[in-house]
Formats: sequence, C-alpha cells, structure tokens
Amino acid sequence: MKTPIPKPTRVADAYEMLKDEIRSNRMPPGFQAPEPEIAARLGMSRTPVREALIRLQAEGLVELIPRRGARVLPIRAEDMQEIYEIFTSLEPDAAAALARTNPTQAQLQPLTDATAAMERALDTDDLDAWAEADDQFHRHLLNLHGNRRLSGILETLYDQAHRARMITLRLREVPLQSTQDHRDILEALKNGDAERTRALFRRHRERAAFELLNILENYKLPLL
Amino acid sequence: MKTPIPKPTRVADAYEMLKDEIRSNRMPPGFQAPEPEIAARLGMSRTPVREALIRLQAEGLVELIPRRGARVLPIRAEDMQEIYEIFTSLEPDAAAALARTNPTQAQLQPLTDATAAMERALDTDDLDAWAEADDQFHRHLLNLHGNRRLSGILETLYDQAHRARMITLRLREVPLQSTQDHRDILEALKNGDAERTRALFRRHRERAAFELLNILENYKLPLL
DNA sequence: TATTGCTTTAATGCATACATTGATGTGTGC
DNA sequence: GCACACATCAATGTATGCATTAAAGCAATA
Repeated sequence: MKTPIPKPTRVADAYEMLKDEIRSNRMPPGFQAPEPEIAARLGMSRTPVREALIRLQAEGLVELIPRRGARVLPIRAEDMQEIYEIFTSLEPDAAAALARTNPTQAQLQPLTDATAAMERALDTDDLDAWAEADDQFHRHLLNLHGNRRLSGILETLYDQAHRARMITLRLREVPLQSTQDHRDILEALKNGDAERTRALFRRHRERAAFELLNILENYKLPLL
Repeated sequence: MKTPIPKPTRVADAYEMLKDEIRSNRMPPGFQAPEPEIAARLGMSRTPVREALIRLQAEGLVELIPRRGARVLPIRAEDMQEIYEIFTSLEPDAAAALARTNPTQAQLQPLTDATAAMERALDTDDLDAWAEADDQFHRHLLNLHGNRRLSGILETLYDQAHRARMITLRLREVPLQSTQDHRDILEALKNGDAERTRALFRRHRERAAFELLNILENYKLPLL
C-alpha cells in the first residue's frame, strides 16, 4: 500500500510560492497587486492563484480587497499582542500535558536537538539558524503533544508572527534568556513535572511577547 | 461615510448555504457529492462553489477528495476531544483576562441576558433555545475580551463542535449543572475575580468535555 | 484651485470549455 | 468463478471569456 503523495498541483505551487514570498518579506507587508499580475508572475492563469489566495486569506496572511487586488497584511503591534496572548494560553497547557505523559529521552530527542541547535547558533552568531531552531522546538513540542487541531492553529499563528520576529531579531539583545528558557523547559519535561513545565513556558511566552511588543512600539517600524 | 456593506456575492451565498446545511445536519457527516452536483443544487456554476468549499475545508467542515467530491467530515470522538482541549485552554484565560478588567454590569449585560435565556429555556424545556443561548454566552464573552483572532479561532471550533452537540443534546440529562456554571462564572466576572473565573470556566469545560465524550463513545453513534 | 460629472480603464466574479486522469464497468482468458 | 487488461465515463484542475462595476483620469464649471 503506497502512501498517496499529493501530486503538486498549480494551486499548491501558487500557495507555497506566495507563502514563501510573504514569509521572507520579499513581498513585504502592505504589498498589493491585482490577481492578473500575480498570476503572470507565477506563470499560470488566475484560477489557481485565486484559490491559493483564498487559502492565504483564511490563514491571515493576505487580504483580498475587491478591485484592488491582494494585499499582504501589515505587521501591527496589536496583531502580535493577540497572537502572543494565544501562544501564552495554549502552549503552556500543551507542554504540561506532554510532561504528564512522562516522555522518554528518546521521545524528547527532537526537542533536545532543537535546543542544541539554538545554542550552537548562538555560539556562531547565526541568528537565522537560531530562529529556525527555536521554531522547530515549538513545532516538535506540538507534534509530541499530538492534538492535530492545536498544531494547525498554532502553526498558522507561527506563520503570521514569523515576519515580525525576523524583522525584530536583529534589533534586540542576543537571545540568551530565551535559549535558557528552552533548556529549562526541556528539563522540566524530562522530569515529568507538569506544573513547572507550564509555569516556565508561560513565563517564556510572556517575556517574548514583552520584548517583541516593546521593539515594535519603540522603533515604530515601517510595517505597513 | 458609509460602512461598506459586503455585497452578497455567489461565493458568499454558497458558503453560507453550505455551512448552514452542514451545521443543521441536513448534509450529514459523511455526506459526499461531486462539485457539479452541489453547484447544480445551489443553482450556480462550479466556480463559486469550489471557492466556498475551499474555505469550508480550511475551516475543518468538509474535506475535498480528488475525484470523489466534497465530503462532510464525520464527527469523531477524537475530534471533539481535540476541540474541547482547546476550549479548556483558551476560554478560561480569556474569561480571567476579562474579569481582570473589572467589567461593569452594563458591559456584562449580553452575558446576563444569555444566562437568563438559558434558564428560561430550561423552564420551557426548549433544548434548542438552550443550546443557542449557551453558544451566545460564549461568543459574547469573547467579544468582550476583544482578541479578534481568538474569537475567530474559537468560532471556527464552535462550528465544528456544533453538530456533535446538537446530536447529543437530547441524549443526556437536562443541563442543569452547565446552566449553573454560567451563573457562577458570570458572578465571578462581576466580582472581577480573575482566578475564580478561570477555575470555574476550566471546570465548566472539563465537565462538558467529559459528558460529551462519554455519550459519543457509549452510544457509538452513526457519525460517519 | 476645488468640485462635480463623465469617460475610460481594468479588476473582479462568475460561467464555461477542455485536457488530464482516476474510477468504473466490461469482456476475455484462465 | 476470478483476475486482469482495456475501454468508457466523469470529476477535477486549469484556462479563458465576458459582463459588471469600481476606480482613475479628465474635463468643464464655479
């Protein structure tokens, strides 16, 4: 029995390409273009592009404005506030639930690896790698927890937050504390200490939100 | 300045109609039909139907199976478990945050009304009205809290859970406890007691999940 | 110059056409 | 009766055409 590999179709291509352009800020916040133009750029007709855009709109990355085309959503401090509030609610509970299952070292390996990668990245001053590893930690944690809907929701929000994080990444202190947070959380998970895991995670997200929002508000970045 | 009223377009119609059919179980879990058939039934071409279906898929109500058409997702106990776990994480925090703002009686009026409606519905043995009022309570609460993304996420999940709730509504005891929960939560909100609000809400959702899952598993309902 | 109204332009929303390709059914050989 | 190859059918994925209508440009007027 073969696993049905979803054949890459044009809609899927358009979706991937556009999402990548947006995440990478190559299509910056506020960028706007009519469907025909995007279609031309992607070398396909309007139909698959339109369908991809509908998905991206549902995921909160673009806005479809009648007669004006698709607009890449701006990065507003309020949006990040909303997003981080949700992180702060969901992730600590998910992590605590995972801790309660008394996961084995082997199971936690992806998290150990991600944490190690974060530390390595700090040593080599590679902030992009750091951000990537940080992301991986959070995603793997959710996978381990196993609630697929929860994963889906949070991944959508990670995508939304990604651009802001990349922009602010170099405007703040080296993320020593954040890296240490991960180390601590991992430790609590290994010990199966649910309450400690939850508390640590909550603090982790509260701090992250505080830092991010400070930067966004102080620097008044050109995010529209 | 006039508020731009989103003119009802065919896609929007298709979306609303299909969503309504699904929520009401007129298109029952497991129902499957090819796009052309749905389009014919709605009296429009495939294009708007397809676009509506893409949205509904993103919202977890249908599944688009290549060559087989759109399929209304089944109601599985595991899905409800996932959903209620998310409720249990998000709503208590949101309610606690609201309590922390020391809301006035006037602000809480929609919740008072909803609670009263629940009690009235119990008196008159109108379970549908009860469910409706229950829903309203939760939605209004989120509105008051103000995190739009949070509202969006939870509303999507309410929709997903709706069908299961309606099916099980008459298979369980009269929801006295649940109604009382709302009364208590409202009281805690009025008192601005964040921690009590959170605790009550969490218990409320935990109990609801327990009951719902029990019914789903025991009755082995034909939900596929 | 600012305002109003008209003309032009062009993007969307939708319908339709069509090629591709998986699913279904039939017939043949064993 | 069963398996397999093949022919048929039909649904999707995509392209394209077209009417509608908002936006932008322009002109005439105050």
